[in-house]
Amino acid sequence: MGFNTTIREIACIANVSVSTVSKALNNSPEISMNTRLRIKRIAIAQGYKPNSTARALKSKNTGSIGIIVPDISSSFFSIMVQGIEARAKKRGLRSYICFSNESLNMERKLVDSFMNHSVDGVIMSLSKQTQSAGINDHLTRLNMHVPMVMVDRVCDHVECDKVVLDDFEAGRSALRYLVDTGCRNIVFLTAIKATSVSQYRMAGFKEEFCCLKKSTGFRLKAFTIELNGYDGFENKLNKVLNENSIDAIIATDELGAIKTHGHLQRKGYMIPNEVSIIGFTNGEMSQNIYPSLTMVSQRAKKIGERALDRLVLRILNKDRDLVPKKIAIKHKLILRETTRQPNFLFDN
Amino acid sequence: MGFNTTIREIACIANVSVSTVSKALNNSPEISMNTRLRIKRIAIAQGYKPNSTARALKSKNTGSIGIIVPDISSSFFSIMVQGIEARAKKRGLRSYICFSNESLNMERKLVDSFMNHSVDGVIMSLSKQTQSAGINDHLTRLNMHVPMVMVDRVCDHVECDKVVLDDFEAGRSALRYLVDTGCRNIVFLTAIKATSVSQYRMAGFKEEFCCLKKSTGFRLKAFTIELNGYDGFENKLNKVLNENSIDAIIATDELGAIKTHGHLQRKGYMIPNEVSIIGFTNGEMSQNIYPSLTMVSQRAKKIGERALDRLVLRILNKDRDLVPKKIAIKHKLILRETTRQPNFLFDN
DNA sequence: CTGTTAGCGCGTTCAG
DNA sequence: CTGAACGCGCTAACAG
Repeated sequence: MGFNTTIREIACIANVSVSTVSKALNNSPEISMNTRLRIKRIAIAQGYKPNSTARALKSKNTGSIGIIVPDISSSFFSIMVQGIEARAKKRGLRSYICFSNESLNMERKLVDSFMNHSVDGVIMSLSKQTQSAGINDHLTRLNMHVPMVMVDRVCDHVECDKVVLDDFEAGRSALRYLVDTGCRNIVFLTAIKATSVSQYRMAGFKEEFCCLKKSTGFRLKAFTIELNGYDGFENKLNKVLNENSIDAIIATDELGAIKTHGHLQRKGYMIPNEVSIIGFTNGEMSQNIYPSLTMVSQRAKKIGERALDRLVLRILNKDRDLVPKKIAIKHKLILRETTRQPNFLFDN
Repeated sequence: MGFNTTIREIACIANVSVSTVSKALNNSPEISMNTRLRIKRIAIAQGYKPNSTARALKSKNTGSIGIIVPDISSSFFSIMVQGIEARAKKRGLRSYICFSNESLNMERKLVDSFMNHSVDGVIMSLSKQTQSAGINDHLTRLNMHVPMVMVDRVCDHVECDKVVLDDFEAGRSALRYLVDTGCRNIVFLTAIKATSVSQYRMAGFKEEFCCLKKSTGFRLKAFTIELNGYDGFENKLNKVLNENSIDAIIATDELGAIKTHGHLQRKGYMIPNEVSIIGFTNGEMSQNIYPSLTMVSQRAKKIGERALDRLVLRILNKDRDLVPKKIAIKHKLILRETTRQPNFLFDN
């Protein structure tokens, strides 16, 4: 068994030229069926595997894409990445997956490493640090070098394709549902305040708050807890809970939602009767804890798939004009046990 | 700005030969400091990026590794993969990360796709289907073609490096701790019964059960619930709970542990006073739910890092003799709120 | 110190 | 139908 068998060795054995082998293996009609079969047989016998690097060099496309995400500890990114990878695989693309660990510096390095013709395209979601600093020169540069699609955490100042959740609308829906189920004093809690998604969701929340206040005439109150990470999470939450008669919490991120859930349980609040919770999350965990978590599904898989499709489109349309597009995926509100039923409305 | 600038164009502009440019950019002392600087300046001005594919073809190593895992929905694999990737990055290696989705067929395809000289090495964890079918021909083949390290879910019949948790010992510890804290009727629950890890953990559990029964003289009872997935999870669990006075449950996988936790809460069991839980898991979720989950840490990050180190060693020692080794990482029992304190012993 | 040449493994003209 | 020759972009002998 030869392991690094090349096309040349096969040619040698078959007593034909290199190019004949190449053509035969690629089913070129130029080669007679007989020799084609003969050569293939030899190739298999020798355990021949075409060298993908050589192919890439020749064909000018690597058959690989790069994926840069902050991390995959949260189920959103983990599912999204799996969605991208699965779809990419189907299209014959391999995925380099990298993590910025929410660091701008690391993100820069990764972006750099994708500019040396090693991938056909890049899908990326920005780090917290990048978003809070509002820095984008590396992104602009990358965008000039290789087709790219931004997902979820995007930056408006770079002209590339983007696939996101309709975060603004999702923020509105979440609040609306809580109000519909009788909640009046509602906390909007984010531990990722620097991110674009958090900001859009909060904007939607506020917008809807104003609308509802006017249209319903209810005595609504809104509170916000904005954090960058989980330091002092419990304290901040406690403070708001103690000083106000909170009856609902919206948490913009998965871990925040779970932490809120755990905290309320520990403090003995009745969920959802005393306090309702809606989380932004995709995970299986949230449906298995008790009481199960009502959530805004972030459609992670869908977002990943759409991003890949768009990237492929752009890769194929290499030099053509294809106007950059921002695609918004519709959120879904998945009702579970941490919220009340809409008919609660009638009691109010 | 030229984007696909090659070394040749630079040579052209600088009025030197191609090899001079190559040497200059690689800081060869053969080239005078002057021309070196001059050439570098031009390279930067032209936005030159070395073509990594060409380099790979020339140098015979791709600078990439392949990672095959069942999925990254569970925090174990997600953390492990991040551990591998981070370490690989530090060593200048890129990571192709692929998911078998627990399917043998997919795993086969992925293995195949890594045999065409596209990676310098592979780290993989087997799919459930592969393990339950006991199939390993594709693994043997891969192992002959490219350096490989198996992690967590490994197969004894393939002679390659392996990095695992000391699952057997972990199974013993979990049981011992429960007995130490007064539990007597203990369920060993696995939803991944086909995997090697589950089997080792159960073997440890049983071994320790026998030992303890003899040495302590307690009236101990052990039960096992063995599933392949989560179909009928609640029913099976309920049945065992109803028919026996269970006071502890060990769950071998993260989702199983969370599901058990949620189920007991829903049924109104007092945790840990009526029933204790120990889960095998790494996740942040488990420490944020209430009551927080006592768990055997699977040292995911550590396992990933050790696997990468070993792989690099093997890649460098290409043709030398390096005896395949099975490395077992010591588990850690992390005590939280779903188990009682050891001093409970004195009440019994 | 610099240039010429060859070749990594493959695909693709263009002749025969 | 088959083969010789060239080039992808880069590195490394070997000359000069």
